[in-house]
Amino acid sequence: MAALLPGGDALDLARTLQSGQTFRWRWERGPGGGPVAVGVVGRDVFRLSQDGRELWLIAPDTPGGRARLTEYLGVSPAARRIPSIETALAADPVVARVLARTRGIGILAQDPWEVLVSFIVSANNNIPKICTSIDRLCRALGAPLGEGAFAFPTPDRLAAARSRMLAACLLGYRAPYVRAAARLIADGRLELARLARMPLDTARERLLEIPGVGEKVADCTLLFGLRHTSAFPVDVWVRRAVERLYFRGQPRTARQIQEFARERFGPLAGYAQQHLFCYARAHLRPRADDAPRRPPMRGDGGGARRPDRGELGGYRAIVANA
DNA sequence: GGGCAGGTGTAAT
DNA sequence: ATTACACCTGCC
Repeated sequence: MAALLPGGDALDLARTLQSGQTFRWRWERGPGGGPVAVGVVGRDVFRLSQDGRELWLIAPDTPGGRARLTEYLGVSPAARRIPSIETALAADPVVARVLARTRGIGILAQDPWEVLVSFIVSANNNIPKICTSIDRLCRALGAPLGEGAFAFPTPDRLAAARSRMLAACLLGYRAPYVRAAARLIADGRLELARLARMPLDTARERLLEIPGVGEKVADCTLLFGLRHTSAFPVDVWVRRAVERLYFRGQPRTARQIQEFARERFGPLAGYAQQHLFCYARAHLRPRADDAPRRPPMRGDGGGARRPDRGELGGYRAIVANA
């Protein structure tokens, strides 16, 4: 039997798991032929499905499993409901239109250690390879959980891993970063759990001291692992979305984008980021005249700058809200 | 095959 | 403070 998860109807499982915050979920065919999401959270191997809106926990269907999954998905009664978040975000006309394509994305309550490592690995990398690397790390250094599943490696295990092994996990030049981070945690020089209770900017400073952690990785760790919902990671997709949807395609620095997000979305900035990110990935293809910011080449003929009415119909952002 | 991929560290303005 | 460049490695 499977358990119906109360409150799961507002969550879009596929969108949430594919929204770039986690790299450890896979899709399988269930007995009935429908898609089943399989993922490891802590020491649980969860199997979930969502037909229409109803969200089902297939396994492990135990009281403890239900409680842990509910917490992880952010659909516990204590959590702020997704509908109220989306209603608040829709006060912004741009996000209101984005939401039509992204509704139901939640922010998972992941283990900050796993998030930290995952996003160190994500730097200058592509998603299929990130998933492969994380999977190999778990197989090589994580506790076996049965069904061919493995827990995420502890800081101790990762801190003691041989370079040869990390290379076999395809970490490349990031291997020393990952191991240095592991040692910080293993030695007790850094306690991630404490960062969740610190002010955003203070916690961010701490994370930036970790090798391999820049602003983007720090913000992802804050948002996806440490419950800092006002964090606003700026990657290439979010940059593209903000520049095109709010600034008529004009370049902005990461700092400007973050300042904008903080002003406009406050404690919901992290959720806004998720929606903008997913919208950009699905609907805002790269264009010759954005991000790369290479100097124009000779003979470029003055480069056709498009007028850019805005992908969403020409809404002009009011930068500072009234 | 060469460039790119959810950036970061480092050196040089 | 800002800018340029290299970087493991699999994939398109």
